[in-house]
Amino acid sequence: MEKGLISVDRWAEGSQAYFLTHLHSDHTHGLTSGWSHAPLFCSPLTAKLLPFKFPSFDLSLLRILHPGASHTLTLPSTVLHVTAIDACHCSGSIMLLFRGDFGCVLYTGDFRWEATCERAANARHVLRHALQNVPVVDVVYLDNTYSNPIYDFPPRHVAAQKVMDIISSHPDHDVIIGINTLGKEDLLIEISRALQIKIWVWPERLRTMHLLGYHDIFTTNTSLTRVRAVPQYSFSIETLEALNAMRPTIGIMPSGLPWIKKSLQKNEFLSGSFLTSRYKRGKWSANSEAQTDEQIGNIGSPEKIHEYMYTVPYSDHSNYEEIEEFIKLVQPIRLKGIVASSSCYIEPMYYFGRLCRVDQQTQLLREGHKRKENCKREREGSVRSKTSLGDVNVETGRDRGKALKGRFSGVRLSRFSILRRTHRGAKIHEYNSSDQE
DNA sequence: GCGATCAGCT
DNA sequence: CACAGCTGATCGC
Repeated sequence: MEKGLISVDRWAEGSQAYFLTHLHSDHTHGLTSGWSHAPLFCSPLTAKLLPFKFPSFDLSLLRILHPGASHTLTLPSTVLHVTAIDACHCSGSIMLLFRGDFGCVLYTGDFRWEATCERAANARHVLRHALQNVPVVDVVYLDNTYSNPIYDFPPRHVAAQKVMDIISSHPDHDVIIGINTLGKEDLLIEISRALQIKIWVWPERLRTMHLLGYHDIFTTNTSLTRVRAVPQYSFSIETLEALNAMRPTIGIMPSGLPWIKKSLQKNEFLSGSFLTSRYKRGKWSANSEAQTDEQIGNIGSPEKIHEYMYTVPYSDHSNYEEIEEFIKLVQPIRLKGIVASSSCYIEPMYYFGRLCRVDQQTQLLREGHKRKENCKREREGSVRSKTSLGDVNVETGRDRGKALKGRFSGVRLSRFSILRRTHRGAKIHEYNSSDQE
């Protein structure tokens, strides 16, 4: 009988061990407070936050992976080794490097691989070190959210500087920043530090901040600060206009939304597109003052999208260049995307296959995709998601549905991904095993 | 009433 | 379209 060995960010029954890369809810669909299938492995920070998201979670099933350390797991059917590496995506996020009978698999989860970020530099060091014990990485499950050269956005510290410039140039305004339940803590801390100001957050978010170890930066007292971080869903142009009836207020959306709009045409020429044109001129640089000064008060500029509303390209996913650097470092034999949704979706081997170790399968795959490209452009986000190569069998998801109807060629898609939306994760490796514990 | 699911919206 | 994720309606228990 066939059973799964391990699952990452997937919660269907049948695996011997489960791994959670981070606590964003599109990675926890199917996970509940009543979890009882098998041990769940995650980072220390995720373990700290998880009981608040899942109140009656059986903590005896929780196992902590310390980033950088190699853990040996004895599962009912086999022994495997796993190393967690800081993914720099949000607080507690990790990548996972697995070694076992099946070979070596690196699962990035969502990740941001910034050349300039100190944390990423540390993560790079840890990854390099971990890779020294590995002859070759057979498969990388890749956060391919922006694995297309049409996506370009700056490092987060540059985007953060932009945010601070916007705030500084509105000294008499209240400032509302949209964030989600987890993530972008670094941005808020940078703002707080640079402007010497506390940041208001809503009560639950304050508890999260405290759990993360930030005790003096955030407050729930509105009278202590003019900068408030609010749930992204809770504010819009309308609420901002309402607020402005009372006192001058600007809104800032730090968003990973693609910084391209209409002109995602065939070529690389992006000028004229909504949010990209400016960025295409001189590469990203930290000195943004000239631009900012001229942008502010200039309605229709890339970052001022409304009289009171600004957007800043602050992304917790890697841009194309960063993914490229990552692949160069790891040099896997194969790549598999863990995100399959956008109309700009391109199977990662198409762009990054050239950076992989060449073997026959790789060559075949590349030929196959080139052929496909020639026939017709891969839009529609339709059939992609290679499966069942070698002895690694994968369940993968996160599709917009439409083109995908049930099962095909060994891929089993969750009902979520078929019927609705976001679902990431993979069941790595089908395995013969006696029983599950 | 509660949890799971899903449409809608941002 | 895309990020990530909430609200609220509905359904089954």
